[in-house]
Formats: sequence, structure tokens, C-alpha cells
Amino acid sequence: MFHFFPKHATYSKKMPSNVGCQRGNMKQNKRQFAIMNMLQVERSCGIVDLAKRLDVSDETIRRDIKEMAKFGAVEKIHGGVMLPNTALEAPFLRRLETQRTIKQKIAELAASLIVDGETLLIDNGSTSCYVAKALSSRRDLTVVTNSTEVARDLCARNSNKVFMAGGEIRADDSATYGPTAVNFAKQFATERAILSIAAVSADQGFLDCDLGEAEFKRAILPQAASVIVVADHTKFNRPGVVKVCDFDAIDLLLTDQLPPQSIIDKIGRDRIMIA
Amino acid sequence: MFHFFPKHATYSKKMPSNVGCQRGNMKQNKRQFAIMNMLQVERSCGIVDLAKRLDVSDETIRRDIKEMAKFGAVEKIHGGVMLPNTALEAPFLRRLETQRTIKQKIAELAASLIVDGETLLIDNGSTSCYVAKALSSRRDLTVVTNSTEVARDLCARNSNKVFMAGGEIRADDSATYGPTAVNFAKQFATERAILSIAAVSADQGFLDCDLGEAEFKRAILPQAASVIVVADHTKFNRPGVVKVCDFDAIDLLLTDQLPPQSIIDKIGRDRIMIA
DNA sequence: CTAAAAATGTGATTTTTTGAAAATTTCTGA
DNA sequence: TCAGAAATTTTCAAAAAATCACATTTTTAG
Repeated sequence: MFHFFPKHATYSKKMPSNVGCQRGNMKQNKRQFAIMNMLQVERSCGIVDLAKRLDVSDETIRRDIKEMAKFGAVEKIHGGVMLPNTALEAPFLRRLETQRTIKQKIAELAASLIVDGETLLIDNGSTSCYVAKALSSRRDLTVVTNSTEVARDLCARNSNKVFMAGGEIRADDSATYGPTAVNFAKQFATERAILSIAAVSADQGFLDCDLGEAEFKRAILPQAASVIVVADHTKFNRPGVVKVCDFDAIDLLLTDQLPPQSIIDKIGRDRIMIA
Repeated sequence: MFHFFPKHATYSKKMPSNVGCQRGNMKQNKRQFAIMNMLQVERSCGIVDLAKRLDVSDETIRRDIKEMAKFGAVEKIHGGVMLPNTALEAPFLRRLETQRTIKQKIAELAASLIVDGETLLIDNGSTSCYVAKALSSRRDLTVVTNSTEVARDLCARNSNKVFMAGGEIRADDSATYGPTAVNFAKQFATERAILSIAAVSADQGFLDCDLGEAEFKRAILPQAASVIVVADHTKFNRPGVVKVCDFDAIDLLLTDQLPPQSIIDKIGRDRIMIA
């Protein structure tokens, strides 16, 4: 049985972030998930190589990929597997996988601060996406976002209300940016904003790598009564290009490690929480 | 007994944040709560692993899981548990499954009419979604849509440009409706529109079951130079509630079987194509 | 406090999954 | 094209996990 994907679904293409299966086996499932991840990165993998890396026999890998191939998730080739050409994936989903555990931890912490019925602005970003996923047990949320990923995660459950900003969708991350998105977001006033950030610099404050992203983040800052920034430790004193805001524009920084002293001095220890 | 959820309640679906239990024992409850928490973080857990971590026997964990699974809170898999995927998926993905083969055929036909570089309006609807999927080999498309599914399918590849209408997302189908979405769509002028339709009536023309949907469809009609409607044979002379448009508003009907003569007479045989 | 009910643990039995070896097919390079 | 190598399929035994039945402990209720 192939468990990575639910039994009779049709797959547009992609590795679902929410893995599921009707029945089947755990290890198999995890293995198949791992194989998909490797494929996302490497496009094709050899059987023996996979067997070695996952520490199982070639046979097991063959059985796995046979199942996966049945669903069109991968294509068997002699000696290995590859992604079907229809499965060319947004690089963004790959980004979701890097530092997953850390980001999930931070997301859990963020989610724990949020209660049922709250109103939220959530931007697009891999950590933000995990926050959305971690909010799965909250009810009656009102969420404004420019991210299709966040929107889809939250809209289908628990009587949440989700408002999606329109505009041109960036292929990169399936999110909208630009004036339409910004103007849309400016209509709202929420209790909180959850922001992912690309870089935190002691000198410059919060930075981003992309102008459109930075503009959107800047636009939503004033719309929320309280701003939470989520950023893992790799973001500290890393180069950024566009300034988003100063330290005093945010209320809370959620991260996984205490930042360098220079940054702590600017934000204030009491405005930093470690997951 | 499963205590994570109160005893005799009916669950719409999901883990409530306010855990409760009428009776039962504390340890069980705590264990099951703990399992849910771990699952939120790790998406799947092994039985023996859980047993070790919670310091009880495998059998106990199995019994817990069996109870939890009865309520659909988790799914059993060989060797462990995982969060159900179906619960997290939008209900409309399920709808995608009904009549899949037929819809795919119609979608293939629709896609074959479209060339690289074209500009398209695509609404939300299960057949429309299949059209988007069938367009995977086209390049440089410009697509305007109110459907997150369509948007995500098309945005990540082949240098397509995708414009997503903003607005409140309907939980039902992860698409946007209402004035914001309509006004957004009205900004565009495209070569074609692809419309899914809920019902085709010889007397009334094209109908839909939902006011918001119908309004959106009506709004995009004048924005496209040519309108293609996709509808499988089950839609013929089926009841609808809201009128979308007359027969003369569309240029082509794509379907899988020749409609009843009464409908052919209205549309004209030359404007009907059978997949 | 005590008896009944429920929950848990233990070991035997059955089912499922995995790994290893043999048989078969496919690929590669002369 | 053919031989040898590599990969795949098949088969079967061992290992892991699930299920079942029963003894023991804990919880509940009178």
C-alpha cells in the first residue's frame, strides 16, 4: 500500500505538507515522505543510494516506489525514481522543509499565544505557514493573509473566516504582493500580526530580501494592535536587502535561540521568547 | 473510552482546544491529550515510541489510539498513528473525485483548444480545476482566477502569470467571491473564459446553485472575448437556483455526451463539442 | 470500606512487513 | 547481436507489530 497520499485522491502534483493516509504502515510512510523530500531536491534518486541513505534493503525501496508510482507521485526509471515532469514544484515548498523542526517549534509557541476567536494578519513565509498549521485546533479565527498556503490551511476548518489578498501571484511562493494586495490588507484592523522575517540586523532592524515582500509586511504592521515576528536563529545578523521596520515596531520576537547580545539590547530581553 | 473528547458529543470534526471529559480517568485523558500534542508537532508517531515516552505498555497505547480513531481524531497505521489528512483537506477536493474521469476528459479537450501565451479567465469549479491541471504543458499563460486551487496549479510553472482575486475565502472550495473578487476580475480583459456550471436548463440557460458563484461568473463573462463552458452530462436539465446567463452569452459548450435535443436547439450543434 | 467496573499489563497467536537469495528481465558495451 | 552486468521480480523465512484472551491493578460508586 502506498500511504504517503490518501488512497483514491488525484494529485495535482505535490507533496502535501499535511501527510496523511487511510491505513498502512508507519515506517513505510516516513520513508516515502523522505523519498519525496529527496526527490524535491535532487529530481531523481537511485534505488541503491536510497536504500543506503534510509538504511533499508533495496527491495523495500522498490516496494515503496512501486506504490508511489501507482499514484503518479513519482516515475520509475531503471535503477531509480524521478519526479514526473508535471511535478515541478514551487521552490517554496522545498524551503518549507529546511529547518522544519525548528520552525515548527517556533510555530507551536506562536500558536500557544493565540486564543479562539482572535483576529490575525499572517504574511507569507515558511515559518508563518507553520504557524497556520499549528493553529489547526483554534476556532473562529479571522485571518487576513496574502498566502494561498496559509489561506487554504485555515479556511476549511473550525468556522474560521479567511480573507485572502488579491493580486498577482508570485510563482515562488504562491502569495500575492504589490499594490492590490497592500490595499486589500489596509482595509483590516486585527488584534495581532504574525510576520516571518528574512533577516534581523542589530544595526538595521528587520530586513527582507525582496521589495514586494517588504512592502507588504510594512503595510500590515500598522493594521495590527500587536506584532509578533517569528524568526529562527539563522536569521540573526544575516544580510538582508530591504528594510522592513525598526525594532520598536514589533511587540514580540519568537525564535529558537537567544540572539546575539547586540540584538537583545535593541529589542529588550522581555520582548523575546525562546521556543 | 476515549476521553479527549467528551463522551457522547457529536464532533463536527476536530480537536477542540477546550478539552473536556464527562468521566473516565485522568491518566487516559492526559495520555490521549499528550498523543494529540505530539501528533500536532510530529504528524505521525510510532506505537512503541509513544509507549516508551508515556511509560505505559504498547497495548495501552493501542487501546487509546483505537478510541481516538473511532472519533476520527487520528488515523491508525501499521506501527503508529497519524493525523488524518482527509479532515484537513478542503471538502471540495473530495468533490473533485466525483466523475473524475469524465471531467478529466472534458478538461483535456478544453486544454487542447488553448495555445501557449493565451490569456484566460478561469473560475472555480471542479471541472475548471481539471482544466487548470490539464494546462500543465502550456507556457506563458496569463490566468485570472478566484480559485486558490487553480492559482496554485498554474503559478509555479512555465512562466505563467497568475492573478488571484482577493476577498473572503469560502471554506467550501477555497475560492473568493463577493464584490472584492468581482471588482478585481473586472479589471481584466482576456481572450477566453473557462466556466464550470452547475446546471444547464433548456428553459433557463445556465444556472448555478450559489448566488456568490453566479455573480462572479456573470461578472467575468463580459471580460473575455470568448467563453467556454465545461459541464458534464449530469448537469443537463438539472435543477439550479440562480441564473448565470443565457445560451447566447457563451461561445462553446464542452461536455462528454450530446445534451437533450431541447438544449441542442438552444445552443446550436456547432457550438457543442463532445470530449 | 468494599464490590463492581474499568483500565492496564502479559503472553500466546495471527498478520503484516521486511530482508535475503534465486530466477528473470533489462541494460550496456564490444 | 551477444555476453556479462545490473536491476527487477519472485519466493520464502525471519522479524515486527497487531490482535486476542486472561490475570492483575486501579478507579468508581454505593
